Amino acid sequence: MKFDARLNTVEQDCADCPIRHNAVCAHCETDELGTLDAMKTYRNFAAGETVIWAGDDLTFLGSVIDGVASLSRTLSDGRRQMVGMLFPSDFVGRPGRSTTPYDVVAATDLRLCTFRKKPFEELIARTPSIERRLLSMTLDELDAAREWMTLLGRKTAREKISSVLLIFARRSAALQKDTVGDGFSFALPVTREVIADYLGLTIETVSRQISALKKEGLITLNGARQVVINDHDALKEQCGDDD
Amino acid sequence: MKFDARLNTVEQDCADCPIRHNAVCAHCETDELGTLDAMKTYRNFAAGETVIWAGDDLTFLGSVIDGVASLSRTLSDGRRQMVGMLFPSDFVGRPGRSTTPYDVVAATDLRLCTFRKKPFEELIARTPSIERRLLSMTLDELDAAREWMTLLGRKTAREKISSVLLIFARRSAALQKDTVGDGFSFALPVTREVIADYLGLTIETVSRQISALKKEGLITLNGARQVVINDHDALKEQCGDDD
DNA sequence: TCAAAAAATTGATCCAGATCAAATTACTCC
DNA sequence: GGAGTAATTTGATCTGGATCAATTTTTTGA
Repeated sequence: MKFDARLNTVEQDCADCPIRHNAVCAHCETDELGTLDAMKTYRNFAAGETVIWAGDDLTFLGSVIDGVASLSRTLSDGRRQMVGMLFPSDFVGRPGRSTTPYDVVAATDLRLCTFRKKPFEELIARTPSIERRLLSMTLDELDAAREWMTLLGRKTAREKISSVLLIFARRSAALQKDTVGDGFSFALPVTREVIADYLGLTIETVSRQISALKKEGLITLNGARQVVINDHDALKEQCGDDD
Repeated sequence: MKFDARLNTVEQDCADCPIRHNAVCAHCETDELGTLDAMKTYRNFAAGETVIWAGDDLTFLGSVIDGVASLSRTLSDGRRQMVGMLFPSDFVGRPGRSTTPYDVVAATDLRLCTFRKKPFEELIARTPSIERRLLSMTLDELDAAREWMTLLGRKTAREKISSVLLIFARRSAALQKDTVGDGFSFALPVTREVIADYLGLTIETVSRQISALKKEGLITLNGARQVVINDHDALKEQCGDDD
């Protein structure tokens, strides 16, 4: 499995791995597949349901199979900032830590493949290659978080919206082993409210900026959720990034 | 060494470790001290000097001994966002990666203790406990980055300034094994411009908010850099956080 | 010690995005 | 399929922080 440092974009390159939904992909790295298989449990959450509250004891680790989970922090008066989004194949939980400092919420209907924390950590301790993989993934998450900090601190609303549309498009393309180009069509996986919390904006501003991009012909909307990218290069230029 | 998840606050608890400036603190974990000692080189940078440019090949790893280093990203038109600050004992560089995606700049005069990347990585590979320590540190950095995302996305200018003042105060207190309370005095380690880049604000807004806190008596300034906290609890309440 | 440069403050004005307030459109589930 | 609800869009207005423009303070180094 290859992890693209840019904002969690993930590429599967282990298509025949029977547990490839497990982001650690232990199958390809160890001979402990039997152990992992025996340990796993599937858990389902409805959209909006909280998987783990900030500060709660962490009893399991695992990865997303279907749906989107959001990581978010809340200020004392209720203002909320999303600090991460987990897509299929992303890892949930913090190996070696007993609590999470943020809420994990099912942004859509969500299916997780989970392992009880204790035995999974023992497996990690026995298997340095998994630990190495986890370090690598955590470094990628850190890069993504820092890229996001740049977006939150310095980008305009239009740049934020353009950026997030391309991120969703890339994610969607990766899952169907496609690439994003002119005419690429995808569904926004979350509500405007979730997008607003992710970008540090209000729902209204999100809506207005999407409408503006539509009016200018860079994108087309079919309903509120289905987006067609009409001019990929132009959209990319709206992001304000170097590359 | 204990790492406080809150915004990089570090506590030394290994006072007699001869290489305790090395954040990995390999001395306490391995018998390879001789190896590490033989490998290390000291490097000095003047304030403003760039240690590593974004995208450059990474040839060394190490840790900060004296001064402050900033990690920053720049958008295509020059807008800059600081994505991290490294204080004495913090780790510089990304084990296992050949480049950094952000500039590392000496925010003040800076002294680093560095190791050539290749042999240091080989040492890591031979020493799982160091890898575990690195994973733990990276997870803490990720928490800090996510806390910072909340600040950037949702806090007001006043909340941002109050937060950063307390962070600098805690850092300063930790280095001198003191705690922050009413009457605590410390020096801001960086210019208003660096603070502005860190908080996603302009210099003028930083200055105005500091002046406002002064006028309201929460803090006192001696010159532009020396800050006295008059009312710690009141300042903490300005931060907007839960705790 | 003092001039020159750099850093910080303060003032006046502007505007992007927030806030408040309705519509309008899209789902849900009898 | 249609009522009811949730999600989204659109409009009007307001405001926090940016921008532009001087000063004032601090630091530097000759």
